[in-house]
Amino acid sequence: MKRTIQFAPVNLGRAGEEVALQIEAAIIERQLEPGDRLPSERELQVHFNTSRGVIREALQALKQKSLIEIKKGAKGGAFVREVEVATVGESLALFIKRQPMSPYHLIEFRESLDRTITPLAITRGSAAEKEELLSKAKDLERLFLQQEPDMEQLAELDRELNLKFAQMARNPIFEWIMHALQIGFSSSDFNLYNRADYRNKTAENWRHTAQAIAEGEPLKALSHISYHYAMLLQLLELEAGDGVEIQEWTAKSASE
Amino acid sequence: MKRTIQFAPVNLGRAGEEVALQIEAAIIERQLEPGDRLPSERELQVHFNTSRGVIREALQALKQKSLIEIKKGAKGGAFVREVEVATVGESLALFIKRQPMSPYHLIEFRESLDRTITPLAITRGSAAEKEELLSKAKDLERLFLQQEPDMEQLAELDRELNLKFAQMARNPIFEWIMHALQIGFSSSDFNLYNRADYRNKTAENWRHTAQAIAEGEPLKALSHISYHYAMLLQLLELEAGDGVEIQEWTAKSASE
DNA sequence: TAGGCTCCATTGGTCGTACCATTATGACGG
DNA sequence: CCGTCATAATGGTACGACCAATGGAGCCTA
Repeated sequence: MKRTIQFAPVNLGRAGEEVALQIEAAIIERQLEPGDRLPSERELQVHFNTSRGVIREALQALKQKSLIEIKKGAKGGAFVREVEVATVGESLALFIKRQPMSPYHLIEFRESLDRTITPLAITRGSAAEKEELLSKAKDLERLFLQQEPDMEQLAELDRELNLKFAQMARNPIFEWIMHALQIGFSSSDFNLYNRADYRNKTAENWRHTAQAIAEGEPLKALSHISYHYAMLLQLLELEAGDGVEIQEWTAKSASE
Repeated sequence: MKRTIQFAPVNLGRAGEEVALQIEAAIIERQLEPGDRLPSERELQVHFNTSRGVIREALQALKQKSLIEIKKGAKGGAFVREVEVATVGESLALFIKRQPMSPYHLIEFRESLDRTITPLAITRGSAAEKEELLSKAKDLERLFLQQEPDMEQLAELDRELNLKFAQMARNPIFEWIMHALQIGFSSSDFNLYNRADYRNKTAENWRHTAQAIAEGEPLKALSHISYHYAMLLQLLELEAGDGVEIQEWTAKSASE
């Protein structure tokens, strides 16, 4: 005959999952607050009446979710992490990395995001923030104009600029998406910044956009954004085709 | 011939991370394709010259990221998963669960997303898709009008409707975001569908929107979308305040 | 006393082994 | 031909041991 019916098989598959879920629940329900330290693995092992391996797997899973942070040594252990927008964006990045996504898709989405954020940033961003945005844009331009720009520092500044922009919309979702896109973009392989002409135009355009935002001119800002992404698209077409120079975009450029 | 993948032994700290990274890289670079089976834990243990616990932690991490799937028993093991939009949305859900996010933020983002997708869907969606969208909207309306709507089936239909809508934009990023939002919404607690008046108006509005999309009338569609979210916002205000009925929105409603 | 040094307890990280639970497969027998 | 059972492969769990890093207590020296 078949097996006898098992009542309440508490082994819901894997014990590690169960442990992880319990701790995760405790964190989400604020029974454990950011900064709190969980018991050591050896204590948890006794508490959950299980082996240390199971505890370790559970903790690693939580660490993967950026829910905890693990330190070695005396007074080490698992500490509940602060919620940060920066720590939650990996899944999109992974998605972009695995799915051979066309740069056009990325650019299209990025532009739509920028266009959505712009009016919000103008309406909700403080004067100080607008000033900071403009200041960063000028920094970026200055950095771009150098003979040998530090690509590392440059990417960082570009990242900050975009993130600041998203923050000004006063909606954490935009911030989250923007961060995830940053990762996606940088992990993507088209390093257009290597082209000096693109660099210069981008920096100049950023300044114009920040200026328009500071002045509270949404249409101007949107115009610059359109210009930027149109240029980006054209550049991609060129890379796919021959190596012709950038066309005379300045003629069609948004009025300053 | 059989593909052989060379994994380098690991000497650095965090051996588990290292192993996970190597396998992840192999997956992303398509050296391992969906459906492929990784060597058993005991084999990997030898290949990486490490202990089985380390291998297990690495595999659990990859499983967490939905990169692999693990089966027990003979011919079990770790299998590379298919990339699905559906499997990547957990981080947003977690984000929303931890950060007590205002429904307003969700709604605002959701509306901006809808408004962005609309013209794309009209331009790129096939006639068949538009027909399907309208058909689903009518199904939804029919379901809503029943005395005792099956909330389960209803939520599912609403989900399909939104997802179809996002698909018509022909950009996987929109699809992904939409899916993530679905999770976020459903994990959020405001079950507005319990209000019969809201249900009816929502269903009617969906039909109007789908109709406008099918007719290729972006402005009409956007108008209906505006109406929908304005109503949603008003409902939230009411819930926060007293229990007054919905105002006369129909007067300001978009022309049909 | 101040500054540094050493030792040591704590704790995560790794390793190895043994055993259990589940599952596919093939051998066996009716 | 079909069901049943043994078997091997494989993940899941447990236990025990040791290593490596870390921070602090206590000691030593100038």
